[in-house]
Amino acid sequence: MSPRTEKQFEEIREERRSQIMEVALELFAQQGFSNVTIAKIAKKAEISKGLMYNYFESKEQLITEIMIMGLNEFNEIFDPNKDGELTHDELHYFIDESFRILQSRVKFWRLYFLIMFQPEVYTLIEKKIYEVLGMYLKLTMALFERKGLKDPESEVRFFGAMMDGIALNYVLDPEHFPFEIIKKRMHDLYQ
Amino acid sequence: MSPRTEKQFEEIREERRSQIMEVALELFAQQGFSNVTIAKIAKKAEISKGLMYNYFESKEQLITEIMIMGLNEFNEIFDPNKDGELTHDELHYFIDESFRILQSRVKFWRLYFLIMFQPEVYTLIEKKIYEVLGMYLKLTMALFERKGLKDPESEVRFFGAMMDGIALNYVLDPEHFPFEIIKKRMHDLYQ
Amino acid sequence: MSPRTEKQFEEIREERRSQIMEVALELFAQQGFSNVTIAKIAKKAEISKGLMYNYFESKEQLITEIMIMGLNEFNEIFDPNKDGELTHDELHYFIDESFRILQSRVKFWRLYFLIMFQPEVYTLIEKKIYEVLGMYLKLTMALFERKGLKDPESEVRFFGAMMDGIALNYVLDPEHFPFEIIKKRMHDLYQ
Amino acid sequence: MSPRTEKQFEEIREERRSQIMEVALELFAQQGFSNVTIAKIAKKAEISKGLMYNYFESKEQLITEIMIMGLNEFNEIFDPNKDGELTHDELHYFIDESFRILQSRVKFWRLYFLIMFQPEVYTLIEKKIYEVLGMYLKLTMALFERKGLKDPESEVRFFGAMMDGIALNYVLDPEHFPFEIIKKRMHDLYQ
DNA sequence: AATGAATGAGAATTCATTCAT
DNA sequence: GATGAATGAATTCTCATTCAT
Repeated sequence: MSPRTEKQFEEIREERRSQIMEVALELFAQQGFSNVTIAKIAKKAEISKGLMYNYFESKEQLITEIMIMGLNEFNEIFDPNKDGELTHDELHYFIDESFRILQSRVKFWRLYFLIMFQPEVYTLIEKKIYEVLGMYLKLTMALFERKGLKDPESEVRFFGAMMDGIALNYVLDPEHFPFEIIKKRMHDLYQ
Repeated sequence: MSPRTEKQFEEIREERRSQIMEVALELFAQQGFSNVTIAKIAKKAEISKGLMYNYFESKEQLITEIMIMGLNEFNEIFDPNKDGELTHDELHYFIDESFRILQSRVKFWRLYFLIMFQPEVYTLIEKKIYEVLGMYLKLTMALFERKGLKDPESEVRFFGAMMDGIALNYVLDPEHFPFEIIKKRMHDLYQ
Repeated sequence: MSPRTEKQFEEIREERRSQIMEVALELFAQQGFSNVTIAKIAKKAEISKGLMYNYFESKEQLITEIMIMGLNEFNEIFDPNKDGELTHDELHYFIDESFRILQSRVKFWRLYFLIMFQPEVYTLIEKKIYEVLGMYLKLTMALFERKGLKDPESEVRFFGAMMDGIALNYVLDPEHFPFEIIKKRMHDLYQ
Repeated sequence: MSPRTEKQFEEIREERRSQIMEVALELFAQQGFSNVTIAKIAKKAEISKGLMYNYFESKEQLITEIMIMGLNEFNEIFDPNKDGELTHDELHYFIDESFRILQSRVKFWRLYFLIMFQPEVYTLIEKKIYEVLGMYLKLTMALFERKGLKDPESEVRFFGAMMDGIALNYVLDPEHFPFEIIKKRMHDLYQ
């Protein structure tokens, strides 16, 4: 029989990678990073332990990839036309979409926040995070300046702090968090 | 020489416990809970591994005590007369004191936050945190109700989220955080 | 196009086998037998892992073949007419040719020696080596007896030991080894 | 009860280290470096696997220590008064003692040679070996010069090559090697 | 109270080999 | 012939905790 084509191999690989990441994500969310062993992931994904290493160099690399995937989701909604300028409407779009993203996969984002603060993991994506946050701050400050706010730098810090705090509180206790109301509060603050 | 009194022994014991906790806090924050071995802590605290277990039943109990110690500092400034009612002045006192506490030992609180979000650790103190936060929410909501705010529950969640976000952003980058301005912002919001 | 003849296939096959053996030799020598994986060999030989097993039954068989190939080169120059008797001239021919063989591919022989002394490898070809060496000893001893040497058995051992030591020292540091002088020394000892 | 004194701990450690090295040596000799697992060593030494790592950082470090121990044995008999000059008598003392050392623990030296040529191991002690050999060559050449030999450099290379070859042949097949006779041969060559 | 040797269960990782395609 | 995904047993190494002294 003829061997599989390169494309077929590629498809198998992509398929398996997603499958592993999905399973790993769920386990990490339920049990915490260091309580999840490769063996557990492999078992749940119904593959052998060895195969894990065909797709991810290590447990750390696996979590790193998951983390970066998450960062990218926010990148897509900030300054969505990527013209390097944040408009008033884009700010409100960002607020809306941020809330939507969080809400769509609370469990994921809960894990995401929890993991992000683990030194081992944080170190791995620190650089990427600084890059992204720096860009957010810069563009948002430019907007606040154009809006004529008195102290745009402090204002942007305050905005960032609030968004962080809200995200954190929401994902840690989504049942009781008055999501819609607080979203409106945020919109109102920057009308 | 007269033998040490029981009280002196007790003091030495307490001294050692604090010393161990301090060392452990720093290591946990730098390297992550599960990457810090008992051996590392013992070495840095200049005692033997075995002796560690004379002071703390287990690694888990050690981290739990550290985390609870931190929680207690905030407990002391919330409703300081412990009469089960939060007044307007007590709210502003809490805001002030919270900021003061953070500022007084930024390094400690940065470590504290970094540790708290490690899933293994968070799990251990989750219950205690819910208890404490629940109490904060309840008393603050009662105040907001008395003040006649429209949606006191949401308002209190928003307040909590902001305080968290601010604390987080401050300790992670104290140099650039517009501390005083944002403190004033918070006071103003609840005049 | 006419299909390839069986002979052509055979040639291609042999070609590939040599190529794999060459690559494997270098890797084994550089990194040690057990640190070289089939995957590494396959990658360097630019074929797939699976195909390796089409040419060699196992990793062990691969190394065994390489080692035997080397042994055979010396077999060809010892008692070249294969009449089971070593003459005076044939001894000197062997000395000359041994030196020539070593010199012609110093790099190969350095690798060869390095590999041969790896216990895992040595074990595999131990038997074969005994066979070959036994034959060398026997024929050389017969010559020394005919020459009337006093203690031919010891003499032949001494001869073998010197040849080994020289080969080893030469291939490990060919730049500084006084090749010609020592070759002459050997000839002179057995005039 | 009072804890063990530092000296007691030191004794336990030394005792155990020797015990492990001895057992490891024997196993390595019988089965070859990479066929001996930590588990095997631990079992034979009647300790737990974990304890191995209390005494040796890794399997590699264990073998390295054994190797260096061996090198040191030869260092002690070469230029024994360590005055930086090799006399005629010291050369013959070295020949005698080298043979005695090899003979005293053939099994050890067999292993020693076999292991020394493993790239992983060789790398670890390469530097040390160069140092030692360089010193041997230098002092021996000085002696040959004083003796008035024509080409002392080649002569010393020849001497080294013979010693190597003899050692190798002897340890690989001690039963059949005409030890005494060849020792005498060596002495005679340098009268 | 104090020490650090000792345990043992379990973790991540490796790799020769097989096999469906 | 040819590919590389898949397996699983084996291996090294880690570490919280116990314990004799």
